[in-house]
Amino acid sequence: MTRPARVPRLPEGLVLGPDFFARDTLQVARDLIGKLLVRGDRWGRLVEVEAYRGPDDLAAHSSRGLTPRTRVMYGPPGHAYVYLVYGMHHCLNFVCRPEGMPEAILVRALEPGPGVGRCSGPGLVCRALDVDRSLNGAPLVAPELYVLDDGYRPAAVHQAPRIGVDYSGDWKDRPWRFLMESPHLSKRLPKTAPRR
DNA sequence: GTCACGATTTGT
DNA sequence: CAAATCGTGACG
Repeated sequence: MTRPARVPRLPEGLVLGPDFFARDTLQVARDLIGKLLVRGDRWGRLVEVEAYRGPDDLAAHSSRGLTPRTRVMYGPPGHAYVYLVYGMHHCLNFVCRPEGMPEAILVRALEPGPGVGRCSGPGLVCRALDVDRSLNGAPLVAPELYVLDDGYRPAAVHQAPRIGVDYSGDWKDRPWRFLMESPHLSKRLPKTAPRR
């Protein structure tokens, strides 16, 4: 008798569509914390994301206006914006707001699902889930790449300044990094001030 | 065409 | 702290 092959069981839940991503980008970022990012038969839970609000936000790629690279950011919500940084790492974003408003959310860290490697950092997320620029502009739909609400709700969502945007003047101080407590964050939660 | 630089990661 | 490594955007 043949034993049934061990098929990877996918989590169940609701796939988040364009309506979810068309809302205010900061609200979407907050709401994304605790959701599942699914890539084929691999997944991880979103524990850290960052909001980028163009074209005013000098930390956002869209602050330079519509260019070949930022075209996807200007496109419809619920699509992937994937780019290459430092010539070697990919970064995955979710396009937010209605078409014409170039805003997006960067995926910074996941709590890895079964068999998934370390996901603490934007480049590592893409490496672990095999995300590259072939997915740039792709709609967030099953089974390729999508976000799932499995009913999990984080106890608290924290905010902190964004990482690696020191070039953006005052915009670097905006607390547009959203995260939940997790051992899988790309950077530790800002320590509470020591009592003295 | 040329050039400076980056929404990072890793090793010293 | 510094290297790796190449696409992008600015300039001309």
